[in-house]
Amino acid sequence: MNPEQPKLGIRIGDFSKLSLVSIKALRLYDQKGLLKPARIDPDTGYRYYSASQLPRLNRILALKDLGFSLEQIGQLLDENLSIPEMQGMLRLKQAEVQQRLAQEQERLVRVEARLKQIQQEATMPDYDVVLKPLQAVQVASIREVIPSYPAVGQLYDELMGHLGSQGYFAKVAHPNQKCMTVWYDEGYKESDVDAEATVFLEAEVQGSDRIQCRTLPAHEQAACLTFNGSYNRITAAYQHLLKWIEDNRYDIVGPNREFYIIGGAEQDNESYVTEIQFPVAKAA
Amino acid sequence: MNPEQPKLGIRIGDFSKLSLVSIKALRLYDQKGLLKPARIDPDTGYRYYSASQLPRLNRILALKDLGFSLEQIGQLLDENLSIPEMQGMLRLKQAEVQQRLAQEQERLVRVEARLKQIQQEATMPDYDVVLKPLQAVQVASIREVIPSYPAVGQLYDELMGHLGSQGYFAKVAHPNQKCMTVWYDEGYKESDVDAEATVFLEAEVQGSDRIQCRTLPAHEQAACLTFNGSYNRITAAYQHLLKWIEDNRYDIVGPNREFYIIGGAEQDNESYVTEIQFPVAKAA
DNA sequence: ACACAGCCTGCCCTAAGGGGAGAGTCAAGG
DNA sequence: CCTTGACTCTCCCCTTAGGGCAGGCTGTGT
Repeated sequence: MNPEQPKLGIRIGDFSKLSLVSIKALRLYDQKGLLKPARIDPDTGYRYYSASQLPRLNRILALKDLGFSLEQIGQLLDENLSIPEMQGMLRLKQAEVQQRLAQEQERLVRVEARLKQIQQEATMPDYDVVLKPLQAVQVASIREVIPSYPAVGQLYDELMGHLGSQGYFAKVAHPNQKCMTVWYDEGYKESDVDAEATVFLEAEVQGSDRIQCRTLPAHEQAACLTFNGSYNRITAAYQHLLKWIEDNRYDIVGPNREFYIIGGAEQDNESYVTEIQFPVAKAA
Repeated sequence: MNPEQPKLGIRIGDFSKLSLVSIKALRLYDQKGLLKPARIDPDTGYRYYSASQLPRLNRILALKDLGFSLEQIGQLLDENLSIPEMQGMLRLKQAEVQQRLAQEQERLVRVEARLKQIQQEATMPDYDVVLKPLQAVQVASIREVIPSYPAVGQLYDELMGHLGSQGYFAKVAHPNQKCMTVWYDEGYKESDVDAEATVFLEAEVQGSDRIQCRTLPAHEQAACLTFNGSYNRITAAYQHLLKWIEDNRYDIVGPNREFYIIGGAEQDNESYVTEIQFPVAKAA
């Protein structure tokens, strides 16, 4: 049993081996003020540590293990820190870890859903679903039960005609009209589809008996799929999106929408780009 | 419904609003080759995107959401990537996420244990526990049932006497003898303590009938507490460490050790530094 | 013509160190 | 006493996925 002559102290390499902390880390803790060596030779700059500094270093490691940053550890080590403050930081950290835990859990579900899907289809998927928030938006709209999906085009014709007769297109210089259809039915229907054709408004305009101006509500989360191709092939995109929502255990919490990023009256124009949006919430 | 005149394309700001991806991120994806704009004006350097690039951008976002790095996404987007490769990366990612999940779970337990402890003691704890691996080490040792804990000192006397008589201290120039006691009893005992006094060997030495040379086994994980103070006060450190092990739901899987970093024969020397090590494994 | 909004590149910043260069230092052997 | 090899020092650049800003063009509306 020997007392490691304390005149010199422990050199950084030995202290590193003793504590299993890298030399680089020790130097960083010195620089950040978390653990100053017991003595620094003023001539050579050599750091000399003392064994009695090991408890403090271990406290640093323990706090790091709890997920605190070095800066936070600096505060936590400052001794004149009250118990309630300490508790507060711990509870904050607890909430943070719980949240990360939930995120990783969700991520795992998504990875597994993707694996499952690739296994079933045996091919790289054609579409990708992203979650994003939907903003509220001012629109002019007509809602009606129409005989079939493509018939929504006639609603847009009526809508545009009305806007033109109201002098709307004169007010908004560049006619950058963005359109979105809201589908109110749940599930696929062959006929009698409850649809709402909407145009984003950039200026005030008068409604009519059939045309109203209103605000499409915002949604915190929507599962969205952007589809490049003709409307004839959009059903597959719908199926994919619905399967994703199910596999990832979300619930649909509102009518879905079609946002025509590039769109028009043709049915088979492959250059069209449409975003399908389903408002969702994480299933309980 | 309008076709966003395709001659120019969509400027980066509009594309950013459309996709809810920041301009900085879009420029980064361009630079990293993940999403090159449809056209770049050679005179001005302006980036012009096309709506049909949204699906690719969404794929990038979806993969990012699964936890892939931009570099990995670059590989995953490279199209000439076989299905099995894709599956392999996904399964790797799955394992990675599962591991992080387990880590966060453990961290949560540790944070909660610390909260509980601070609540019970109503004070900043005096000791900190760290987990670390223990290396195997060559030692000379005596094991014996001794009347009480302090009596281990006599074993060390005998051990050192033997090493001296074998000419060991002449061989190892600087007498940096590190000592460690292994306690084989489970729980605290008033008397008849099964103890092994060991000295780390730095050279070959002969054993005897009472003294053997052997290897202390390595352990993957040990809960360790470094204690600065006299042996008289070490019991509190033991209690703390054992409580930590219980609260953090570990099992003790081997005899505990005392490593005398700074130590000696005195009982009440406050400058001693001792590390208590309990080999542990995560409880099932 | 002018103003203002939008876009460009380039530089510095993040957390916790890792890697390496170039120079100085320590202890032991010859 | 000198040398050698192992240690140590500081300084600089690197990592992720962008954020923030400066200075200088560019596009559009009035």
